Amino acid sequence: MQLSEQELIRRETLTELKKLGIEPYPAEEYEVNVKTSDIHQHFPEDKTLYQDISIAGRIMGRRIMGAAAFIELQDSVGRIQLYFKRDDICPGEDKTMYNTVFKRFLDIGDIIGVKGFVFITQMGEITIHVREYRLLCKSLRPLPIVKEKDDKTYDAFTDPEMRYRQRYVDLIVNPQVRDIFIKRTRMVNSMREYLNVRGYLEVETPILQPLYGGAAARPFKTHHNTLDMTLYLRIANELYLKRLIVGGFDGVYEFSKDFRNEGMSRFHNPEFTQVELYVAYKDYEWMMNLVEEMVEKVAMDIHGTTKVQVGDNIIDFQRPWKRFTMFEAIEHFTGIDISEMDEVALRNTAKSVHIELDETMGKGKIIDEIFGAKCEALLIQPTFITDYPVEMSPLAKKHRSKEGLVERFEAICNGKEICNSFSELNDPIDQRERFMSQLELGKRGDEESMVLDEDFLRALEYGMPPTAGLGIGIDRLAMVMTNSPSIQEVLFFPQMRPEKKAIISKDEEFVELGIPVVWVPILRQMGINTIEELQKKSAGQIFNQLGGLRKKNKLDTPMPSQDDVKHWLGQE
RNA sequence: GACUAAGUAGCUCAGUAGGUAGAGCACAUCCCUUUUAAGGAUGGGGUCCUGGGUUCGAAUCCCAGCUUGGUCACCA
Repeated sequence: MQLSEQELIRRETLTELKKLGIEPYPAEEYEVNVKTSDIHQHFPEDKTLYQDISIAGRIMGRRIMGAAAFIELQDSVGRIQLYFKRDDICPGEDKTMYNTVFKRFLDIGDIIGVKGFVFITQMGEITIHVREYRLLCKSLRPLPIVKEKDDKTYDAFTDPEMRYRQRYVDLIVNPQVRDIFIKRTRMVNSMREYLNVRGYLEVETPILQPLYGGAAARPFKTHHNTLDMTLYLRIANELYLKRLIVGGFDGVYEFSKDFRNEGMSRFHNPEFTQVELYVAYKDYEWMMNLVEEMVEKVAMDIHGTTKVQVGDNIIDFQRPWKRFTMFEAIEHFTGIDISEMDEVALRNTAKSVHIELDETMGKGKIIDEIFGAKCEALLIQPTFITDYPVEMSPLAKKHRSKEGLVERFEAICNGKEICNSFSELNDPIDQRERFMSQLELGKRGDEESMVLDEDFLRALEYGMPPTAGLGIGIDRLAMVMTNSPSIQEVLFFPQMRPEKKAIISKDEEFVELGIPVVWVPILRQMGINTIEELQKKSAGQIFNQLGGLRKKNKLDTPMPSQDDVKHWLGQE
């Protein structure tokens, strides 16, 4: 691998440190007895505090002025300034630890531990006066340098490709990124706490499933060698959680990583997280109240208020949320009442509002299309949409009073679905029929239709109590709660195309061809990194370029002859 | 998958009637004992994403590809 000048210098520094007997990667524990945030919080009130502290972190900035220097130290919660004074670090005659090790061998990115006391500089900055320091880890790669003044950021590290591929760098230099992930975890903790207080049992169900079910999506497929069988990564865990309700639990939930082998976008990652919850003897009306209450609590726990800024909108999660049936929502946004329409009328209606349909779409699908095109994006404040067409919901119970509909709701917020819930279908005969009609869709080429799960049907035949089920998209909710415009911002390691690795031949391989070592870097300078690339060139071209670069680099080495070059290329 | 924008130094970015590649930060060597996106002096650092083409000459124009972003499609 080609190292940049700065990387080479840091590797040399490493060698120099070892020569001085300084271990750049020490093994022993470094005692840390305070965090930067503690000092910033308590020192201003009581100046007698923190007079003998030990703290560790990463060097994020250096300002060196002769015999004194200031360092920006960053730990897991923030930053603090360090003050180094030569005669404090090196009280005796030997000033190596300051002049050489500190000033020359420490870089931005290195991790150090320091002991000292806190004071306030003339500029009013809370600062640690360092009495002694210890190198804890030498960093070999230069970090992007982000600077700030008066809330203005200079040279921000923003390239999305690098931020996502090298999330560790993103986390080091962009503190707001760390905040997003802390909020995400607090969000999950808040929900878990809510569910635990109510006595629901957190469970784990298989990720590797012999049949994929519980949603309509294409799966990832894999293979188990010993059993010699196909397994799928789950697209949902719904059918397993319902089996547990059959087994007698009153309420079960799981934060579940699910996998869908489909397109990627600002809102879709191949693996994503949902929490699914099933509660026996409840229905979807009851579940709506739970969702309102839980999400309101989440907003309060994260922000201390129910109002959350998302893009240009302020979204208020305070209960109660607006509720629309799907028909009401469509009428509200289009002025058209479709509740009594047959398929022909629906088709004409869709056409009149410029929605493209294809022939395979049935009544339910057309209604869903109209809703998706005309309503969803306009629902900014949290809103429940209820009573969906039965065709779209093969696992939901038929509506108690409305023909052709199911007892299902989604919560829409900022124009996107954040949860999906229904009164679960527990009639095994009806469930089998629904699966059968899904199979029909599959035969017609719908790759996302559901497959028949005989074991699940067997469980339903033993009897599942009336149950309310819920799925909340954790990533989507995290996007809303952290005001993040894309799902990649709320996933530590979003899926990316593989990084292409430059293939580079080793120096020795060039030398083996008879090329003197001094010329190898020159060849690399010409853009030739592999033997293959070299052998594609013509000897004359190489010879000419060598001459040019020899002059440019002011090399004393005598030029090889054109025959030598031919020999290197094996072109004799 | 379609359309579109971008890809230049470690980082952020300039750079057209095609004509020797620039700045700030970072880095190196100095100066400076409480500074703060420190300052000053000097210096090093670039297959201008890759491959073709046009041209005497391409970072720049054309074509193809790669990667990333955006929009749409797909994702009930």
